[in-house]
Amino acid sequence: MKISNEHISKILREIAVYLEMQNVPFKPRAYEKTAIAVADLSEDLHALYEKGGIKAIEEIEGVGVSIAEKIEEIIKTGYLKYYDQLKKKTPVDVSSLMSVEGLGPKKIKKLYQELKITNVEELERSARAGKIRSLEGFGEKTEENILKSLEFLRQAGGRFILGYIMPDIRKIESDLKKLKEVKKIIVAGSVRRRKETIGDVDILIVSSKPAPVMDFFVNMPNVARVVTHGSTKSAVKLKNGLDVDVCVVAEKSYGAALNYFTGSKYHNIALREIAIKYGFNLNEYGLFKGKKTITGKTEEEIYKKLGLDYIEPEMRENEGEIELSSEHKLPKLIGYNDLQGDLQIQTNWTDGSNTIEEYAEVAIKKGLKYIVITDHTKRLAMTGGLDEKKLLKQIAEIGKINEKLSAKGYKFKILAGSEVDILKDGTLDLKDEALKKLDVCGTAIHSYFNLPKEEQTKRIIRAMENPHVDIIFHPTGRIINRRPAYEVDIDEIIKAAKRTNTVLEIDAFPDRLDLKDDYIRKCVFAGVKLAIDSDAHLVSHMDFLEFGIAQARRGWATKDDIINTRPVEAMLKLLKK
DNA sequence: GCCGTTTTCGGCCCGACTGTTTTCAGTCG
Repeated sequence: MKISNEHISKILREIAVYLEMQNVPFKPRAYEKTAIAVADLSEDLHALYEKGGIKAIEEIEGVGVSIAEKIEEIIKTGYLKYYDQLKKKTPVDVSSLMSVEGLGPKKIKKLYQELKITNVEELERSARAGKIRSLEGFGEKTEENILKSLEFLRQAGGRFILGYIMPDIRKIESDLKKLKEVKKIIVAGSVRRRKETIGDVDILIVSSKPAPVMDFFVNMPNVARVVTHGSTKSAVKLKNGLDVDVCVVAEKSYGAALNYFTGSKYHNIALREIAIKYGFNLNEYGLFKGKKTITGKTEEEIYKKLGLDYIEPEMRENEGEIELSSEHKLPKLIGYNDLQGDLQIQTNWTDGSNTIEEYAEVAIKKGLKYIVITDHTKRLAMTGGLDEKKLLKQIAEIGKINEKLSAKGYKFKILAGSEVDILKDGTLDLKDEALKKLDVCGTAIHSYFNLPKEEQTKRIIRAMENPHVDIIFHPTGRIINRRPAYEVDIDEIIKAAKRTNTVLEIDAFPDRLDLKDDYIRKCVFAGVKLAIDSDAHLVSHMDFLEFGIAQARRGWATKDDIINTRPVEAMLKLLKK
């Protein structure tokens, strides 16, 4: 049996919880750290082990001899004796119980010892029967909170897709901003780091009169319940299930608090460890030496005092950015206003809802200089995909609209493109003679998602080898929270992209964000060019470009790595001849 | 259990809030 990285990560995470149940010091953190590292690994552990043996496993950050041996045992046998022993002592469904808000290792242990609770169903039954309130350390309130938390888990399932929830977040931000007591406000946390999905929202406020701010916040009309209501920190759950935390700080601590609440947790831990080496102490109030304040007002100052260059929030994942920063080698990330064009747009010629002209008008308003029309092709019959004849007609239509725009004095260009379907064998569903007529030829997979990895990889590489194909759209095909990526060897894809001079797309659609961040990083390191496109099916979808840029920044991409940061002629020059 | 330009042994991030407590453990971020 082949063991996935997620499976190994889950076992390691559960071991951390079990050790914490037994009050074992420090080891839990070692296991937890490794669990995260394994989950984030872009390479398959199984493959890594086959290639490099246990030595290769030990290379992973945070993995030493002992954990490497345990990972080896899981890969070889499918089991881990150490884990089984721990599980025998407390045979409970750790992962699901840990996802219940308010429950941690100690409480889970108690619930098992006293009430023999092993899973969320039994937890719910006991809570409903009022059996939990009488346990030592528990009470009526705890029992109530457990039931509420279970209810939420049932309906929301956890994480929100950033691009879809962002309008709600910005509304709360602007409502709070209107209060006269609010001097400064910023959304920190995973929202500021622009993670593709978020678990909650952390809002930071500077105010010398926090009480009215807190009162307004917990009484907002869309609040379902108040989780905590303190003098400087409050938390609510909204009716849509989103958790929002607000923290009020003094101006002098703003930078430290912003840094603290932006995270990531592991970026912060690394910063505090650096602080300790300097004899400092870093917390959410500032950077201190004993009782003396060194700084705290801005993030820039804090990084500087730690000998670091300022690190953009999108990079703060403790993935090597701190080392680069200390060597003054951080990349200059692409900016949110750097795009000049959008290279993937579907119109009402196929499954889009707006006309070519409507897209052009909105794009001009957004300040873009060009767009590429990329309707589907004939194999996608359900979308009314274009055949060679219809495509020629569309090219002629685009020419006419360009003339109209230019007559009106606009310096804006609509380019003819396509989202040509890649067939099962890697050939395309339109003839080369038609493709030749396009300004930009994009291609994508829309079928046979379940091919074996090797075949799927070959299929895409064959498409890239077509001399007319400029871009591969959404290269891994995942849809966040709905379906996983199809199996491809991303390293081979990237190698082939470099060799064939094919551009890979960062699809900005909020539930795609395909490529994901660490694949983008691989492209950047390999020198493969990328494009950020909205994949719009409606004019309003062009607003999603922002999230594509965010994703590119999370992947450490610079302006130069993204072809559509350039004027139209320069962009076209980068494509295949 | 991991790690090292202060260390191969002796450290390991830090504070707020809640609910249970009469001074604090557990959880969270």
